Amino acid sequence: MQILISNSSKEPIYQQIKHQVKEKILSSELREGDALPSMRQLAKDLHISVITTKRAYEELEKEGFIYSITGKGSFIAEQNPDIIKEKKLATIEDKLVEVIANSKELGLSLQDIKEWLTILYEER
Amino acid sequence: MQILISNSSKEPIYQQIKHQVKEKILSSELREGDALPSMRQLAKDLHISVITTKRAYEELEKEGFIYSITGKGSFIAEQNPDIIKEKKLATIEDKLVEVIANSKELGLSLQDIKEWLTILYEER
DNA sequence: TAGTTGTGTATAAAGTGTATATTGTATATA
DNA sequence: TATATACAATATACACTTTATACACAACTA
Repeated sequence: MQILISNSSKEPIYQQIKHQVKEKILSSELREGDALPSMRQLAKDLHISVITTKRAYEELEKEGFIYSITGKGSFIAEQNPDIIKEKKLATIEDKLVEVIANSKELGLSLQDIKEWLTILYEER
Repeated sequence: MQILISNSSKEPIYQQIKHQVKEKILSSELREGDALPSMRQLAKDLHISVITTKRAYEELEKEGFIYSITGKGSFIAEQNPDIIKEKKLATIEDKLVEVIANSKELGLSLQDIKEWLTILYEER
């Protein structure tokens, strides 16, 4: 269970944690019932406050990814396959949006991206 | 981190701030990742409005000298344009690779991704 | 069973940057 | 001179991230 954060990222710490946990769930690296690092332990490891880890876990819980039990810890919740599929589609879209934003910054055209995509697609 | 302003100068305050920050970057007194005084703190020290410090920092950010993160502060950015460009290209490639992996898993074809990409591209 | 340690939880606060509407001050132009 | 225009600087209120500290519940251990 490895979570890393970047201080220079514009993304808030609690979001970075959320995203990484979600990724691991969607990629099946984390499965139902698996334990997450405790809020305290994670806070210690990342040198941040418990409250920040709590915020991340709390929101993950509200979104149905995990559940927390006082005195015990936090765990991966049961995942509905249909919903998982939807979320995977959503993450693809998110990534495409990021690609587009970054590409426009660098002046890459839609055609450029498509060509690059094709090359990478055929390589793998 | 010392910034001084002169009220008798004809140069606007926000320009004086900008120039001094740039000087310190060019002279290596400020390096990548170093924290600048927060907009509020600097405003307090110089007895000026936050809005003026914001304007200075905002323009420095647009020019690529610094970056600001809500809740954290403002920091010196990576200065070498070539390296920055390389990094951006690398992140685009990373995202595309992820998109491809996720798409294959869900059974999306190259053509599917391209169409999706086109729609998103034109939306933004 | 009492104590200790490890969990999550709750409240309140301090620190960031951001946005909108306004005021002052030059400068140009009719 | 009078009016318009542009720009610097502001006050005030907002939104967001992160934190410190103390409390409450669960499990382990002597």
